Amino acid sequence: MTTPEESLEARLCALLTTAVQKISPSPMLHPALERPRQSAHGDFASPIALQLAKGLRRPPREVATQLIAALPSSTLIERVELAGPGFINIFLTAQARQEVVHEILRRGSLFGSSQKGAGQRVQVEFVSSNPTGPLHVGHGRGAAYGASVANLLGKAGYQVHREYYVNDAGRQMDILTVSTWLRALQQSGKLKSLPFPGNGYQGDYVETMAREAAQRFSDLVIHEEPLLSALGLPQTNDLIAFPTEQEELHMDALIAAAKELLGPTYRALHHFVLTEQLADCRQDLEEFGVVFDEWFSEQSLFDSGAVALVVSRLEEAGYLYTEKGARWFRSSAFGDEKDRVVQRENGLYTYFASDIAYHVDKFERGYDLIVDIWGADHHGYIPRVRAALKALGYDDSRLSVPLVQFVSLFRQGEKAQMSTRKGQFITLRELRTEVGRDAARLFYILRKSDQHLDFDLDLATSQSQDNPVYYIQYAHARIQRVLERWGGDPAQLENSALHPLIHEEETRILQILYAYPALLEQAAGDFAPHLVAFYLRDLSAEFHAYYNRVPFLEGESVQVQARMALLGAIGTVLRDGLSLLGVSAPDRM
RNA sequence: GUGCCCGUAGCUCAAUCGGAUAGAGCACCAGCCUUCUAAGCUGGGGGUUACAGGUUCGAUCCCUGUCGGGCACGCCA
Repeated sequence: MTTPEESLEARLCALLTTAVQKISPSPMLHPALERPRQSAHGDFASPIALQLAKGLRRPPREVATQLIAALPSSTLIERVELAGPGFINIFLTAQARQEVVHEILRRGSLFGSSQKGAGQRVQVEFVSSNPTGPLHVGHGRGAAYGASVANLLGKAGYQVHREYYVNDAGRQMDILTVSTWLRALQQSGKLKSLPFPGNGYQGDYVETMAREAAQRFSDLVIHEEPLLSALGLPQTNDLIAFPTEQEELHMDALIAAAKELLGPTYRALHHFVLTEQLADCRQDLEEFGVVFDEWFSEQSLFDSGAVALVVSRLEEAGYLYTEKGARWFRSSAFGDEKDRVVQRENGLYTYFASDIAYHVDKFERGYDLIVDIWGADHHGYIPRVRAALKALGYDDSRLSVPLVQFVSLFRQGEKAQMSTRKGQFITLRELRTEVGRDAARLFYILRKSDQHLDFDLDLATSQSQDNPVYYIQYAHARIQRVLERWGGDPAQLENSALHPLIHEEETRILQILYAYPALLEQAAGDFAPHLVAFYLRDLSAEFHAYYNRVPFLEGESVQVQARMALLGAIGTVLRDGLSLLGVSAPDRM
C-alpha cells in the first residue's frame, strides 16, 4: 500500500487479527468485516467468531467474548458489542468517521483508487461489432459496459489497454460490399430484372455509400446483362424471384460474380465500405465517450500468417485430425463439448481459427489479465477458446469473459424487433440523440450485465424525472451552488475542523463516503459497474435528505466550515463516480 | 433433446462472494416551497425470495429435483 494512511477497514482488520492470534492457534489471515444494514449493529461488524467457533470447538458467543477482551485498545473504536449468534459489532468514534473528509479533499479524484493492479497490464476487448452497419442499441450496452469496466480497472491501478476487434475478414464484409454495389447499379437505373437480395444489407447507409462509391469508382456501374450471365441467369425483362431457401447460395453467386466482373475495383470497393463503416463507428463511439487504444484487424492475422501458425502449432502438438475432409481440433480433450473444425474442406480457415490466433496474440503480448466482453449469445463459444489456449500451453485463468445480455426495446409498450440485415433497428446514434449521452450511459449499466435489459424508449425519451441520471447530477449541482453561495476558498476546507459533523444525516453520509474505496474494489473485481451506479444513487439520496433537513450556511463559522468540507467531499466522490461511468457532473442544472 | 444463464414487492431491479428484521426506484395514498435549485424531501401500505427437499449456528446465495423464461447447440461470423 502506498496510500498515505491505511484505510479504516485495514486498521480495524489489523486489530481483529491481533485479537484472533491471542486466542486461536491457527489464525485466519483476514478477518471479515461487513457493513451492517442496520445502524444499531454498528459501523462495522465481524462474523469472525462464528467462523472460528467450529475449529475451536467452542460456542460462537464465547469465542466472541474472548475476542472482544483480546482486542487492543484504539482511538478508532468507541465501543464493541457482542450481538446475535456471535457477531462483533464495532462502533467507531466520531473522529474516526470524520477523517475520511480530509482524505477525500486532500486526494481529490485519487480517492478510491487502489494499488491492487499496480504493475499489471490488462486488456479489455469490447464492442467488436462487425463493421457492416451502424451500431445499434445492443452494441451500445457493450460499449457503455466495457468502457466503465475499463475505467474501474484503471482506478484499481491496472494499466488498461482498450481494444476493438475488427471482423474485416469474413463473408459479412463481402455481403456489404455486394449490397453497396447493387445499390449503385439500381441508382444508375442499370438494374431492372434482378431484385435486391433479401439477405443483403438494406439500410439507408448502404444507399449513401453507393452514391459515394459510384462517384469514386468510374468502372463500378456496369450493365445488367453481364451480371445475369455471370450468375447463369437468362436475360429477361421480368423481375426474377428467388426462393428464400436459396438466398445464401444466391448471395455466394453474387459475391463471386462481383469479384469476377469488378476485378481490382472489388477490393477497392471492399476497402472503401470497410473504411467508411469503421470511421462511422469510431465517431459514434467517441461521441458516446468510448475511446479505444487499438483497432485490431482480423485480416491482419491472415496476412501475417498468424492463423496458419497457430493451426500448425496445434498440429505439431498432435491435437488435430482429419474427418470428412476438414481439419478438426480435439477441443473435447480440454473441456469443450465436442471437437471443432479449424480448417474447412475447401481449405479456408474457420472463424474459430482466426479467433485462436487472436487470443494467442493477446497472450503473447503479455497481459496479466485479458477481459473479453461478449454478447451473451456467444457463451457457448467460451469453452472452445479456453480449450485452444490450454492446448497451446497458455494459462487460461488469465482470461475472463463477462457476458452482456440483450437489450429489448419497448416503444409504447410493444417490443421493437431488431435486425441489422433488414435495416429495421434503432441505432445507438438515434438513442443518444433522443435521450442524451449521460442518460444512455447510466441506463445501460444500471443493471447487472448478464441480466436482460428492457429499455423503455418512451420513458427514456420523455426527459422525465424517472431517469436516475438527473437525480445524481442534481445532487452534484446543488452542492456546487451551495459552495458558490458560501463563497469561501474550497482549498482551505481540507484544514477545517470536522468535530461538528455528528448529526444523524452527517454520520450516515460519512459511512457511505468511507465505503467508497471498498465499493470500487469490488466493482472492479467483479466487472460490475452497476454497483457504482447504485452507490451514487444512495449517496445522492442521503445528500438530498440532508439538504432538505439542514440549512448548511446557518450557524457558527466552525460548523458551516465543517459542513462545507463535507459537501466538498460528497461532490468529489459524486464527480469521480460519474466520470467512471462516463456521465458528466454539471455544476448547475 | 443437451448445455449455460435467469426466476426477489403490481412494474423495473438491488442485496456487502453464506450473515442479523431481504432493500431502492416507478406506480398508489397523505403531507412539505416568503429560507442554499421542488429535477428535491417526509410518512404510509405493499414479500412463503417460482415450487419441493437437502447441506449448517445461519440460505435469495451452495447441492438435487420440478415448473417457467432466455440464449446457445454450423465446415456462419
